[in-house]
Amino acid sequence: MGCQPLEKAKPKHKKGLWSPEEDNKLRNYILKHGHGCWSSVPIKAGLQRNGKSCRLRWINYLRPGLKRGKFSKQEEETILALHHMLGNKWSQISQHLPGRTDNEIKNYWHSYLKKRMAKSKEMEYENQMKYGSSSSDTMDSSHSFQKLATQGPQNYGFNKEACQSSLPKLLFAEWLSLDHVNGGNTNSVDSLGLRNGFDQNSTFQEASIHDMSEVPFGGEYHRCVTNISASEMFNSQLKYANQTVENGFLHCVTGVDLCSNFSVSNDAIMYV
DNA sequence: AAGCTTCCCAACCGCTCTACG
DNA sequence: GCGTAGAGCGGTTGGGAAGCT
Repeated sequence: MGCQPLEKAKPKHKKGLWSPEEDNKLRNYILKHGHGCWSSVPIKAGLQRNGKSCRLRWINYLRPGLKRGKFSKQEEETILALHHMLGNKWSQISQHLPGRTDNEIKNYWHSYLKKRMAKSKEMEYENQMKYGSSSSDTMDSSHSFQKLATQGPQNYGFNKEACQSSLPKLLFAEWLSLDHVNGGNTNSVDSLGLRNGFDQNSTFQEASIHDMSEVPFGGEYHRCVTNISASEMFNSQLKYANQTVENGFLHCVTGVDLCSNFSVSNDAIMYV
């Protein structure tokens, strides 16, 4: 906040799809100056959009490090698991899927996973009708997630809070792909003003990206987080629930050796 | 090939939360 | 404490692409 509107007169805001020129204007402006106050971005960048629209466009489409294309099996399972834990908290779910936006996950859920869930429930219902039993032996994975959720997360050391805090908000190892913006210039970080933490209004997360981009294992951690299956997530949380909190940091121990050297706080990842 | 339906995704809308004066 | 403005989030919609008849 503390952001003064540049002018009172309300210009007519353009709506609808963004043109490549608009994208360029917005991208160039933000890469150069940072977004700062979103409401002033369109004015300063010479766009006839509102700040909200610019923010959305940047977050969902222009931001470096975004993954495009199909969701992997692991991502799918992660979404299913987290959705059971968190419900429709798309932004929280997206924090655990680096490079994916809440909007993308939400769309994916509505177009695919929702149906999949419905189908599996239907099959389960049919099985129940067939065998007149609700034996847990016949439970599919989605049902076991449900069980996990209904039994109470505290039993598993994987509650919502832990879920939110045990992983960094969003990890852009792919931030390095800024190269595609800067023509492979390895000094791109500096050219973006990241040396000073991107911009003074940037979030910690954005600042931490810089740190991570300098460490070669940033990508390894990313893989560690995204490539474990949902069941591994649960198991690991179970296995190491007793040793998670230490000095305010959570040790990222997922059972994957790669991760054992990391320590994770709310927003930061550290090598220990 | 044309018309229709379904699906997917980008973007908008409205609400809540938070910071500031 | 209250009002205001900006940021962020989740739900919804509209348009284009893909698939089907």
